[in-house]
Amino acid sequence: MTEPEAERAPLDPEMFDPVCPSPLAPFRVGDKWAPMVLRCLQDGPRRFSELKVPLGGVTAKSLTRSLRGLEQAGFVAREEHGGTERRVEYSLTPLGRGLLGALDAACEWTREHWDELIDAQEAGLSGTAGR
Amino acid sequence: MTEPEAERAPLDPEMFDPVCPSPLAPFRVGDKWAPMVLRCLQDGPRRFSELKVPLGGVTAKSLTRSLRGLEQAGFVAREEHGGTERRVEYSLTPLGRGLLGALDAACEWTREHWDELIDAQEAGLSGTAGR
DNA sequence: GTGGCTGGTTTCCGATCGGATACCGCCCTA
DNA sequence: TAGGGCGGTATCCGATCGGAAACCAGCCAC
Repeated sequence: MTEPEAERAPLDPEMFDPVCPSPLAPFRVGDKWAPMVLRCLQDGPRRFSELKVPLGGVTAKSLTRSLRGLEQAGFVAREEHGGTERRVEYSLTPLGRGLLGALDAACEWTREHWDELIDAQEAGLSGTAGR
Repeated sequence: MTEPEAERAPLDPEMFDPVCPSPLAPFRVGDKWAPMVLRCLQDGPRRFSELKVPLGGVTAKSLTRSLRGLEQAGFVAREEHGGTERRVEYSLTPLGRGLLGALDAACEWTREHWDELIDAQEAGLSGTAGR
């Protein structure tokens, strides 16, 4: 099992480079932020405000919508720790962990063919410019 | 190489069941019709009007947009056979064939976990109904 | 010359997506 | 009593998505 937060490394605020071209990847899961949320949860549960850090410009609304979607699909679990302080933690379900694995395979294919993808797209952009 | 159309089996008009729940699959490629278009091209080049058949309700506009997108990304090639009759054929590029293979792997994962996906989603729908 | 097939384009329209901004209750600390 | 952090909601807005319907040129057969 994973250690209780304090023992886990905090999320790297720059784990998603703002100029990263990942929107060009042909595979998509959920909405715009969903794949990154899954990635953020791979080392254990995370709090709402913890997730906002590496996700740069995400607004609370967008992050909430993304989390609700993942929760409804059964990929993410939301747990309210009703202690004296407010504390909500999100974690991967086993199904969500499996999805992340499958997504990794898709990412791997993308990485392997990245140069071809870029070249083909540039050729396509110039070749179909007039239509 | 593939035989010249007349020798290839025509596309099954019902190859995409209208009640097929594939929109529930977590992986998406391109726009709404793109994965089905790729699938239609796996046995060789197809004509525009040939593609419309198994794609049930697709409008010419939507199919055109989808094909242009795939062409621009370098997954599909468009060839105009300027003979006496008008004839346009769409085919997979090597890159597109590779994408279809990777997509197959994602589909396989989805098929393997289909029951879990359905169960989890139903639980999620009832569990988060009030939020 | 009229109609039909092919492979589209154009216009319009409603639905959805995603961001900006403001606001909220609850709890803690100073 | 005021302010700050947490975990959100509510409202508005512009951009994009996707379908319906109309229209089009080129070529064919009747």
